[in-house]
Amino acid sequence: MTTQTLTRNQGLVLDVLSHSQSPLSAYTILDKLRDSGFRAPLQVYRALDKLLEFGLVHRLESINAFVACAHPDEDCHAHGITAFTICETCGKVTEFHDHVIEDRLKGFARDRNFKTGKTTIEIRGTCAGCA
Amino acid sequence: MTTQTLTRNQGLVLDVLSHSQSPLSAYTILDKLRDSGFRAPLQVYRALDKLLEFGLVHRLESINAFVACAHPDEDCHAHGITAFTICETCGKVTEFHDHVIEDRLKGFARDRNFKTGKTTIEIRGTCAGCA
DNA sequence: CAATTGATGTAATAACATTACATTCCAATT
DNA sequence: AATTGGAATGTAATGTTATTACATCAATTG
Ligand SMILES: [Zn+2]
Ligand SMILES: [Zn+2]
Ligand SMILES: [Zn+2]
Ligand SMILES: [Zn+2]
Repeated sequence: MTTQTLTRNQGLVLDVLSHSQSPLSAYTILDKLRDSGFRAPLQVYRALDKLLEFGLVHRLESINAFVACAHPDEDCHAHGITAFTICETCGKVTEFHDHVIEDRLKGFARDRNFKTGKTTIEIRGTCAGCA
Repeated sequence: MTTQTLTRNQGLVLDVLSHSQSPLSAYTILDKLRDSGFRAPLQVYRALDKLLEFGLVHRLESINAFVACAHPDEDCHAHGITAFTICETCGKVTEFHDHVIEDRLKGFARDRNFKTGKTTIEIRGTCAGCA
């Protein structure tokens, strides 16, 4: 887990995500970075690919959006499966790890000789503040 | 949980999904139903919406595709969270329910006063046959 | 019959993501 | 200093997934 130096584009994208209260789509990020010189979706997607690889950003599959990792210093994606709650009202995302769930999923896969790649766990609903 | 009569379009879409060995995108379904008179994406999406509502079809969020429920007679979506393994090589999907996982997720949500809506659990990887 | 409701047909558009290709940057090696 | 090779970037075009808008049709019901 070496400290990773980000390129300008990667830094800009991460900065936008880090300052957002809710997940952002790639195109929303693009719009926010037009003034910084971004012109095309690919600039965003390329930066996101790297940030995902570095474990600094998560992709929320169920809403086609991206969020900055809440624990960027802990090499989050190396600590097993990350699960999320996503408030459909305010967009608030909470990130958590649960070893019991992880063991159950790994066990199920192992029992069937299924080689696990990326696992998605996302709970959509309403957060305490929005209830 | 009354027996549901499907409309013509709903029946056609379900039939295509039921006979497929792997998940299908809405546009793939559309292509397969051109000969049956389908002309526009909305015809597929509308049928899918209903089939999802009836619990006869599942949407795989991580691959933007749809699959027929493996247990259509058991009112699948009423029996808690459905989890999936998805083979990225052959497309094979396995559907399972795990009460331990479900209890953990429900517990996490309850502890935070998060009102749970739909929950997604999807494991992408390689199935035994493709390893 | 009139009114309501759910389903359908069609076109247009929006939203999300990738391919292709040319160029630039930068560090390592000669 | 010049060369070179890999990573990153810029840009345009295209591909894929999903929704909005509006007109029409069919079954139900009071
Ligand atoms: Zn994280
Ligand atoms: Zn909220
Ligand atoms: Zn099912
Ligand atoms: Zn397979």
